[in-house]
Amino acid sequence: MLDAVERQNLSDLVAAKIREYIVAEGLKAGDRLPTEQALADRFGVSRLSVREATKALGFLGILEAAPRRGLTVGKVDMGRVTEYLGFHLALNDYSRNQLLETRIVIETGVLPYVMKRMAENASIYDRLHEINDKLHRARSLEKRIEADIAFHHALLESSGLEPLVAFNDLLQIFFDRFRRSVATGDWKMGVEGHQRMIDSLKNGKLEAAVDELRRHLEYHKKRK
Amino acid sequence: MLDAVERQNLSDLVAAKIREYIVAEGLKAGDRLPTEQALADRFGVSRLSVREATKALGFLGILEAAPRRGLTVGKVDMGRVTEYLGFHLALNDYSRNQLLETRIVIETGVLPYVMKRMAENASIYDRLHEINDKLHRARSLEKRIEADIAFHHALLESSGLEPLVAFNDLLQIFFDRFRRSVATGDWKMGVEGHQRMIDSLKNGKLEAAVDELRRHLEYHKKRK
DNA sequence: AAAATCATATTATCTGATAATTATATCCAC
DNA sequence: GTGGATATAATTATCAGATAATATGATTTT
Repeated sequence: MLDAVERQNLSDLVAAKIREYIVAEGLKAGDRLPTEQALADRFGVSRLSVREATKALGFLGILEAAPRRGLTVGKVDMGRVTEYLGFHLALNDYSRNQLLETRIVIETGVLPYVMKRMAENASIYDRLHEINDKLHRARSLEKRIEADIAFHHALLESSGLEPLVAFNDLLQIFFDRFRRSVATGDWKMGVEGHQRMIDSLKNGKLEAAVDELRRHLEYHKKRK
Repeated sequence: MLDAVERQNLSDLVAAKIREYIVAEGLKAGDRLPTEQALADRFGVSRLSVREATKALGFLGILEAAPRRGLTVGKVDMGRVTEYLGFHLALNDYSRNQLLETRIVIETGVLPYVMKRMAENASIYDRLHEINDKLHRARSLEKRIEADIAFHHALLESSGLEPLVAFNDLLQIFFDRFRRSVATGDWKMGVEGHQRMIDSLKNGKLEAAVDELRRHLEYHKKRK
């Protein structure tokens, strides 16, 4: 089975069980789950433990609950996670290099797929270019961060590998704090790097695009 | 007390209050919070509502709880947060190819890091070899799947990129159903592929290792 | 001083109960 | 019959109180 002994508290275990249930039943957003009591009986725990789990999942937006309507599957969007991790990460250090190397693996690894799809669909280049242009015109730190995240998100999205899009969104939350310390003058460099990269992709120069992206990301490594 | 917008869940409000508390007191990882009962009194709610809130925050790793030690501010790690992505994968039932390509990106992307660390630490090769040997000797489907997962897990772990380890574990869970349909005779092929790959890594032949791993994973693509 | 034992604070979980909310069925006017 | 008001029932939301499990800090033993 999955993880019988590893988890120590019941509510985490129940949360995992609920995930299995969702997979097994192939539930999608809006679908109903059994009632709390029914889940409690099914898992052999008290309603309270189910409740703690569904509350936690509800907090993240994964489940929704209402009297009479019962539990329904929600949309997984990262709003809640961003909100709460954002404040927390501001207080805790997390290995910068690990995050960076992870981003490098994922983003450069995805470029072959982006290039291929770009060759078939010109609008992909246009979209990336447009976002980068927005980044170029941005004047406040907040706008820049927003546009930069949007650019990398769009890059991942252009690969068509959706699981990686989700994972990258998560990484970006952790990475946020490093972005904030980018010197104002250096943003220009970033924009130019983006541009050279997508141009290389457009021209079928994969190696060059990979190098460009790696250099772009490794910029964060040098800074203290 | 706040009655401004009494529209939300109590536990959500409590979660927000706790966040405020952490910020206001400037608490950092490891610092203690008041006990559940004390928080309940402070916020004027029952202990249950506090509990639901702390559970939700605990799910993300923002809070940790233990008997006698009480509630402490936690250290968020990607592994914990990646659990959350599990629900994302559960709800969007991605195609075999998407999952496969995602694995290819991650696992091949990680090989340069594995090779580097292998050159510095011989035990990495030994460990991978040992697991692959276990796979070789396995005779039941369950044992084989277990060993195969262990091999790929160890591969990721050898890269030292923790965020990717967690994510790949998740991918493997959802990939499980495809593994089950591998023909008995084909496992031998897999073992040999593994072996050639780690040998290439040992000999510093990155390209060859990448090719080998890609071919190994793409085996799942051809099958129906 | 190190190891083993004990006491105690605190979370973990259960049971049972009541309130609040909302979907569905029922009824009433026209 | 149709539209709107109303009752009914299902289900979550919240509370209270109790017991079990467990990690920490104090105490004793070696």
